[in-house]
Amino acid sequence: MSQQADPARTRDAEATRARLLQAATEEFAAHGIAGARVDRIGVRAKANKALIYTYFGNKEQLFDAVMDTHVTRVLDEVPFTPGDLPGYAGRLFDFLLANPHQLRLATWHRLERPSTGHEPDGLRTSMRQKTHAIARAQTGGQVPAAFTAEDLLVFTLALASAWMPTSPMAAGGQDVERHRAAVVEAVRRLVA
Amino acid sequence: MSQQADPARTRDAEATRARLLQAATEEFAAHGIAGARVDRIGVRAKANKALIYTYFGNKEQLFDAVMDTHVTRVLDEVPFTPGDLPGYAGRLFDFLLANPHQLRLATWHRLERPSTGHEPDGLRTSMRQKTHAIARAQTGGQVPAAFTAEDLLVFTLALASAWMPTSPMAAGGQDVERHRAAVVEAVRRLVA
DNA sequence: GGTTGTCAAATAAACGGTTAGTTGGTTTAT
DNA sequence: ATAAACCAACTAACCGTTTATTTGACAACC
Repeated sequence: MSQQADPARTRDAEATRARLLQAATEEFAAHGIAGARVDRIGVRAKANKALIYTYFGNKEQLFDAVMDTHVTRVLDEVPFTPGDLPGYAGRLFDFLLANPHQLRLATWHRLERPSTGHEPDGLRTSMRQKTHAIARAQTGGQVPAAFTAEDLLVFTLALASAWMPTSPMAAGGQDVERHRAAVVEAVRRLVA
Repeated sequence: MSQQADPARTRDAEATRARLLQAATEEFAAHGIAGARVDRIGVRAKANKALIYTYFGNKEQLFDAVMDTHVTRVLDEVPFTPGDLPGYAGRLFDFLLANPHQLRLATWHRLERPSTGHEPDGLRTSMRQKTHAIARAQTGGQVPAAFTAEDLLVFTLALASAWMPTSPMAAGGQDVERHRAAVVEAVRRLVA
């Protein structure tokens, strides 16, 4: 009984920072930058909202930190296979379905941070790399050259997210398997 | 000379309403609901902001009015041809390029008005009609049945907007013709 | 082993500016 | 004259950010 009864009440800057980041992720995914409330983030993280300013600077920088942390995960967790774009589309479909925050955050970012020039770490780089990888697969004969590498990448991303809940058509949620199969087949036809 | 000297200063409720609606369209397209400022809308429309409340009720209802007025235009101005989905995709591409507000407004709507249940007039209806039209074209043999009618509609919309400025990949703006052709070809492969 | 100094972590409270919405009166067309 | 269109000024609430202060961990020292 000497130390402390509640380990959650222990002082730990890194843990608090992480809790704030997680709470901010949910808040921003739900309401965007303009709609997010700093108070709610503090409450959700069980931390004082002033810590947001000591750890992240301000609301916008907190959003940027969220983007860097969470959106970049897509790039790492979904292996890219330039020679098998249909397979990639399927894996991306699965990932977006399992991580519904990602697509919303990315969409908020596109809408609310156009001019600032701040891109999540490595996103532009990753796009370029993927484009080049496809182009190489095309010159190697693995992938047909009916479309440019850029077109193929953009269309694959568009198709993989076409059936997501954030999309114009609200998916019922029960035809997921059928939708996934349709997405894969659609991309297959692009590289047929 | 009795009537009025300055047509701009004439009192015309309908014209004022229209100006407010136009100003609101630009403001909402740029900043969304949470980020939009009622004062700015008033200034831009050269009208007193109190008129917003007499004519539209409140900020959210003004947004709904904007959606009803502008987004529904897509449904009317872009003729739908279930037997020629590639052509429809091309026309939709042109329309979205010429009316950049539309896609942004639609995106804001999806992100910010999920629960309210308010759908722009006739959007859901139009989707259903288009789906049925495609299904009919399929049973008639005009369109292959490799995909469901819903899949075809969703993919066509996704591909037509894949290269828009709002999309993950920022289009340079100079390859528009090539991108358009690629979109049409991609949809052609879905119904090949 | 207990006391004390020190610094980071955490907090409560407020500040200053902003914003959606209102009111009460003035102008204008008919 | 009357009703509708319009406007300047106001209000009450909200919200991002800062400040002053407290709390806890840990090590140096006796």
